[in-house]
Amino acid sequence: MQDVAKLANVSIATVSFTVNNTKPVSPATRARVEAAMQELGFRRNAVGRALASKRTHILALLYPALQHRFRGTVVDFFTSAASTANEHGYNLVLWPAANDAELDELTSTGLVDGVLLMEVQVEDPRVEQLQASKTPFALIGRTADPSALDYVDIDFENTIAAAIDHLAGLGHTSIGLLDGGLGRGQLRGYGPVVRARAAFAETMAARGLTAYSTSCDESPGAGREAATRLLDDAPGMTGLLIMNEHAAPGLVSGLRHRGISVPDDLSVLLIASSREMAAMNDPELTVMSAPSIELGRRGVELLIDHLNGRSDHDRHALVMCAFEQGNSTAPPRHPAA
Amino acid sequence: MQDVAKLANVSIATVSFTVNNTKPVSPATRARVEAAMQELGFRRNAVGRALASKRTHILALLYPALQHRFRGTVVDFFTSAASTANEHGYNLVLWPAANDAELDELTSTGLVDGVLLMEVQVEDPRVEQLQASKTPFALIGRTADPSALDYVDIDFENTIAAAIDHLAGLGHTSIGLLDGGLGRGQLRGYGPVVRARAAFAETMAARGLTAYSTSCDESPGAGREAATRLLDDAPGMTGLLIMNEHAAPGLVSGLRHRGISVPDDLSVLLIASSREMAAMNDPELTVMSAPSIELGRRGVELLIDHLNGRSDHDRHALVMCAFEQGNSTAPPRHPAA
DNA sequence: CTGTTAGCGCATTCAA
DNA sequence: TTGAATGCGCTAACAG
Repeated sequence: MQDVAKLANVSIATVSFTVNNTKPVSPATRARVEAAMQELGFRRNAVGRALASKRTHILALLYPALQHRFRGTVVDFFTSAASTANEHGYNLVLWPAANDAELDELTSTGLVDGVLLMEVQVEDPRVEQLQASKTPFALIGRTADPSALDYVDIDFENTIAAAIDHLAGLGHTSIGLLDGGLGRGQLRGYGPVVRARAAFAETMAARGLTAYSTSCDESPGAGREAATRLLDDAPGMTGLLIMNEHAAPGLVSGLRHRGISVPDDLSVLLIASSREMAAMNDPELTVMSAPSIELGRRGVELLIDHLNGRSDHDRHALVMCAFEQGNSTAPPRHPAA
Repeated sequence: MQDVAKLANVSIATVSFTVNNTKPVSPATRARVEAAMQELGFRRNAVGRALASKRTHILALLYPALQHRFRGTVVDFFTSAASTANEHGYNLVLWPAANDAELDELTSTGLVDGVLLMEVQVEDPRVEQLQASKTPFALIGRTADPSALDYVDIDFENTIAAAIDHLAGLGHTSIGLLDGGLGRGQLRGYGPVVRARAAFAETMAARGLTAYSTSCDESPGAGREAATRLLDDAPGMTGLLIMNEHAAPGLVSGLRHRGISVPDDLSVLLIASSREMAAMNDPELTVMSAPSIELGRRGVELLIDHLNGRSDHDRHALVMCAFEQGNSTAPPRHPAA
């Protein structure tokens, strides 16, 4: 910066002013400074700026380490959040936190301006820690009562309702929900499952439909077992929502091995997954695809707005999954009278 | 830090020494300093340290934006690299670079100490840019001639050979390879495909086996089409290597729809994927699973060693995929005489 | 073994 | 509209 200033015959302060548009600079000197910067290939040093301005322009994507491995659909979060951050002049650092110490380091070393919290549980201790630390943060997901927090999340309520309506519209009256379970240990109370179950029960009751609900681990093997269990426990069921993209292929092939045809004998609708994952099944599943990319983007933007003191935006965003027709949903073989 | 120094009755420098173990400190004063740090909950500011030491302890994971979306197996890279970095006191920032400007910013703003380069092509312009910029970097993957570079990669040569030997050992003599294609545009010359093809051709020739090679896009739909094509073009083939985890489910179900049974009529071996992806198929595929986690870890460690001037380690690491038996490989129905 | 001191590269206040 | 000077929090000589 010294060099630029010298070459442009201005002070180092003026260079700073023109770079940051922080004070009026006459067109003439601005031109000289910019020319000098060009010539020297100048890029202002990020660390110096961070120290002086107390803003690193680094955001952390905080996710729980040691827990379930990330599903196919989740990568999109990572990359979309990173890209959005870049577009706004920020950087995104991956922050795997397995324990309090790592969370402590996150908030107290001054490395990051803000935090994006993923895989939020209904009761999430990390939220309180972040609040106590005064670190600005936004959630991708929601706690039980998130009204005072900034968050973006899938609109499970409306997504589930739309899913049910799709099947009900085809004539199904007995519909099941297979989810990935509430988890154990630290992952207990995983928000999406909690909300999906509640929405399912409520909507089914409101529509006067027969509901069946169960869960299995997030693996094809568990899905295969679930197929058997479902056929035994809910014989009259003709429609099934699956919110467990990893179990889906096992479920579908398990059904096939039991002589059950999808969609002729059972309509299957995958929830909160992606078209790609749906296409890995045979038949290709109809899917409500998760807005991963949009959530990543909006989460970052929400956080950045917060950092800039712009809280005029809505602090809460719920985004529905998008319906994508596949070959796994059809009217039931014996429509209800 | 001032506060800590005051509380411990030492100079600020002494605090720095004990924190960094950079100079001998007497046990007594060390104890006092540590006590003071405890009491004040002191964590040294990352930005101050970075500015003074010219080391940010931030690494960038550089990946091509705008290109193919990341496959299931790739997330493990991200998280494993991030975790490893953390263990060594580093942070990992996601760096999606779609153009030269973003690469320029990476190398010239002083934000990162080193770069991990993913999705390397055989001829990769980014490598030259990084070299020109004097930024330390390591590759996950390899260019055509990587001898002068630090890299970790899958050992495609031995993996392919092991895969062929598995099938040959079962009695197969006519074996195909289905890969994801060399790609177009910027992704042209994607290393894994180039190397796998070469290794396949070479090993098949060395074993005196009949080889057939083709490719299709990375999608289940393309896999379904490929099934038909394969049956028409290579009717005598009894074994197939698939290095295209996204097409595999379509391939397998396509075969089923054509009345071809796996493994009875055709043995299928998935390459450089994961057990999880293999399990999404029916039958569950035998797989050579990619060492994604290890590659992420070793890539980071290689880079950090480099940063610390420890180049005594091997600068090159090739890791084989691990064989995991599934239900998709068996002796051919009509073993060769 | 410990203290003093000079920057690291930049943003920003205060004068001019 | 511009310049001079101060300091962000810490590391690393250099002295002692």
